[in-house]
Amino acid sequence: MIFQILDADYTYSDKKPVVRLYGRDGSGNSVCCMVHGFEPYFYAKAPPEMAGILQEKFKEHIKKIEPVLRFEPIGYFKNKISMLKITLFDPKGVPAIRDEVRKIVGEIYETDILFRNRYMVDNGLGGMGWANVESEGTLNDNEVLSAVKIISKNVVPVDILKNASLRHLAFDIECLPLNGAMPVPETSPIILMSLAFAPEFNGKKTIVLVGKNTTLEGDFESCGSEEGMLRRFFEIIKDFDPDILVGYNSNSFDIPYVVDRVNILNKKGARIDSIAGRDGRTLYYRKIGNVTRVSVMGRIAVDVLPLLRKEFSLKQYTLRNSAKELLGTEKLDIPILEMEDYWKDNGEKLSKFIEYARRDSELALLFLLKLRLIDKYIALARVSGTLLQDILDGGQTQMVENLILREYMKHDRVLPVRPTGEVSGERYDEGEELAGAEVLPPKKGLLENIVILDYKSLYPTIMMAHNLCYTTEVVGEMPEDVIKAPNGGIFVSRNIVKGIVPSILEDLLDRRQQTRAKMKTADEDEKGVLDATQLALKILLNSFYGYSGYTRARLYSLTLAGAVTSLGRENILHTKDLIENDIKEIILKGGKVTGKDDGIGGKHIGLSVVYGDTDSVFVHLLDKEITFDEAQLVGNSIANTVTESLVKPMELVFDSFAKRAIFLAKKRYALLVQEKTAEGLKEKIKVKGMETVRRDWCEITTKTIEKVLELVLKEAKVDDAVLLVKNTINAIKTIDANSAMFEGLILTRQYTKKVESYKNKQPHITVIEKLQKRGIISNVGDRIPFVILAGNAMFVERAEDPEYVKKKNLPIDVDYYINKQILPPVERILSDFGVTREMLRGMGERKVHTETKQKQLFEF
DNA sequence: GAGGATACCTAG
DNA sequence: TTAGCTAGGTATCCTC
Repeated sequence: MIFQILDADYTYSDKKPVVRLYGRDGSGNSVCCMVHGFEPYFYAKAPPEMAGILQEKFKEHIKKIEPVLRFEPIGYFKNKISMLKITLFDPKGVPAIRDEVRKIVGEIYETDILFRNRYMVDNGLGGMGWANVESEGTLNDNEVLSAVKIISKNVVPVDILKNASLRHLAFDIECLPLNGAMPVPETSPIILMSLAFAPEFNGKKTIVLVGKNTTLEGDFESCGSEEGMLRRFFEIIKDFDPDILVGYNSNSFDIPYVVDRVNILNKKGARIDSIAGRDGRTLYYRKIGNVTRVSVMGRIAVDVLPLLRKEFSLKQYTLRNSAKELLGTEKLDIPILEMEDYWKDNGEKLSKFIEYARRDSELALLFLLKLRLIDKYIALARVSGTLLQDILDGGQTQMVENLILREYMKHDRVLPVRPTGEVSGERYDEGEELAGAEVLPPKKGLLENIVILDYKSLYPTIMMAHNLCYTTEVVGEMPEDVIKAPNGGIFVSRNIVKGIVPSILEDLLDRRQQTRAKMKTADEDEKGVLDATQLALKILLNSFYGYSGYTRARLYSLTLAGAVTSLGRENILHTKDLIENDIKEIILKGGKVTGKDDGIGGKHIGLSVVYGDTDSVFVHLLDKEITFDEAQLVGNSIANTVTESLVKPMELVFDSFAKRAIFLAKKRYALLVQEKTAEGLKEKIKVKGMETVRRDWCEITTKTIEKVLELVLKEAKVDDAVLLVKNTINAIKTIDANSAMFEGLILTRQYTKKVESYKNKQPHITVIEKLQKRGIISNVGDRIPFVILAGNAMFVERAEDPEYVKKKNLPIDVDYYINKQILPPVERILSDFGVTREMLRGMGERKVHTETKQKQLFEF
C-alpha cells in the first residue's frame, strides 16, 4: 500500500515503542500505519570502556551500548573519535537519563531528536512524502480513527510527484459577548459553530450548528444546547475525517476556546467527548509563553491568519480587511453590542446571524484554497522531510536541521543538542557580532538608463564556491590547501574534503534547476506542484546562512556565517571595481557587443555603478539614447564578463533595465522599469523602501507620493507634481471625521510587545490603552489603526481609534498631516529639482525651470 | 539644538 | 522551551 505521510507519533505495544504514521492513500482512504521494531538511541562522547559502567548504572533504560567512531559536529577533522551509541527500550528513557549520562561522559549528542523524527530520518521518510508499506496485518484498534489501520515492519519512501487529495474542514465559532465585553470561556458560551467543507460532506458545502432550539427554519442544524452543538461538532470531525482543520485565528482563539468550554461544561456535568485527533485523543492546546500551540494528531491544524501575515503585507489583518484585500469579498457583520439581541431572536435576526457565521468559515476555507496558502509548506515538508505541522508552527530551523541530520548521519557525524537559553545567551555575549552585507551609497537624484544586475542566490553560491561548511572549518592544525575568508575564517578546500552543507546546497540547486525545467512541459496540475517545489528549494537554499548565524541553532558558527557575509561584501566591491575600472565601457556595433575597440566607430557606452545592495549592482549607462535591447545586450555582456571571473556556481545575471530612476538614500529608491512583454515594451514603476510601500504612513501620503513619482519618472513634470501636492494640502485642510477623505488619514502600526515592555510611549500603544478602557482588547501582533487629533497634548497622546473619532466627530490635526505626513516625503523627492517647502505650501515660485533642471541632470 | 535611544518597517 | 540573519532610514522622545 502507498500513502502520503501527514503526521507521525508513537505509542506502545507490549511495552515496546511503536511508531505510527498517519496519512492518506491515492484512493482517498485515511491510513494509520503502525511500525514495530524501531528503537530510540543517542550518542555519548566516551571511550569503549565506559560502556559497561553506563550499561550497569542505567540498566532499566539502556538496551545496548555499541562503541562507534564518529566525527564531532563542528570542525574539520582527519579522524573520527570514540563514541558510544546508546540504544534504549523507551523513547522516554532518553530525557530520563541524558543529564546524568552527560555528567559522567561530558558530552552527549542527538538526545533531543523526537522519536518520530528519528524514525523518519533513519528510514529516509519525511513529512508529506509517499511511503510504500508491506502490510503484515490489519489492526483492530478502536481508538485510532483512520479508516485503514495496518501493521508493518518495513516502510520505504516512494518518489511520487503529486499530492493526495486532502479533506479540508474550516470552522469558526461565535461566542455570546456579555454586555458587549470580550467573550471569555468562563462566562460566554459558544452559540454558533459554522463549518465549511472541501470536498463536500454528505452533499453539503457548509453546515451551521446552532446552540439552542429555535422555531426558525432554514439551512442549519438546531442542536438544542451548547453541549449538543459541541457534541455534533466532534461527531462531524469524526465522520468527515478531515486532514486539514482550518480557521482564521483558530489556533489562538477558536480551538483554545472550544477546549476550555468543553472542560467547563464537562465539569458542570456535561458529557462532551471532544475526540478530534486520529490517535483518539481529545482536542487540546498548550500554552508556551504567550503563544498557544494546537496539535490534532494525524491532522494538520492550519491557522490562516499567521500564514497571511507572513505572505501578504496588509495594513490590517482583521478577517474583514483580509477578505476585502485578498479575496475581494465583503464580510457580513453584526455589531457586538447587538449580538445578544440577534441571538435571542428566532426570526430574521437569527437568520442573519447564522449567515454571518457561515460566511466566516467559508472565508477561512477560501483563503486556504484560493490563495493556495499551504502549497508552499507542503513542498517545504517534502523537500526537507519535516512534518507539515512542524513547518507551519515553526520556522526554518527544523527544516535545515532535518536536512543536515540526514547528511551528517551518512558521513558519521553527530549533531549537538539544541542549546539551552544560557548557551545561546553566551553566544551573544562573546562580544563578536555578525557583520552583514555591504550597501553601496547611491548616487542621489534622478538618473536615466540604469541596468540592474544581481547575483543568483549569492550566499548559497558563496558557500558552494568556497566550500564553506561546519565540516570544513579549520579548528586545529592548518592543512595545506585552505580558503581564507576576509573575516578570518579558514576552511579546507574541496580538494581535501567536500563540505556537507555545500553538498546539500548543490543538490538543492540541481533539483531546483531540474524542477524548473520540468515545468516547461508539465500540465497545469503538475505545474502547480513543481512551482511550489522550486520555490521551496529556493527558500531552503537561502536558509542555511541565516541558520548558521542563529544563536539558538544546534550548529551555530559565527565563523561560518561571518565568512559568508565577508566574502559577499568583498564580492560586491570587487564587482563594482571590475565594472568601473576593468570593463569601463561597452561598445555596441551592428546590434552586437564588440569585444575590442577597433577604432572604427560603434556606440561607446560608459559604465558607472550608482548603487548596490548585498547582491546587486545598478549600472548607469553613460549615454542618453539607450533602447531596451541595447541595455539588455550591455547588461548581459557585463554579467558574462563578471561571471567569468568568479568561482562556480557564483553567477551575476541581468535583472532589469530602468529607463529612469530616482535614488533618495540607501534602500530607498524608485525605478521606471522597462519590460518586454508579448504586447511590446511596457513601463512600470517599482518602488523600494519609500513611503508608498510602507505600512506606517497614511493612504493620503502613499497615494500622493505614488502620483508624484509617476509625474516625475514617467513625464518629468515637476511643476505638475508641485501643483498636485498643493491641491492635496488644500484638501487636507478641510478634512474632518465625516469627510470622504477621512479613511485616508488612518495610520497603522504593529503592536509588537506587551505594553509594559515599551520604554517610550508610542501612538498606537496609547490607542490600545484607550480601547482597553472601552472594553476592546488588542493582542500582541495586531496592527493598530489610528488618526492624530488636534490639541495641545503630546503627539503620542493625540492618537485615537478611527472608529471612535468618527462616532464622536473629534477634530483632526490637519497640520500634522500636512507638515509630517505630506511635506517631508514630498520634499525628499522634489528638493533635488529645486522645490522647497515654501513652494509646496503655496508661498513662492520654483526658481529653476523643469527643462533647465532636466538638462543639468542629464549632462555628462 | 544636537545627538542618542527607542520603535517601526523595509531591503536584501 | 517560539522565532534564520544584518543594514539602514525616519520619526519621536529624551538628555544634555
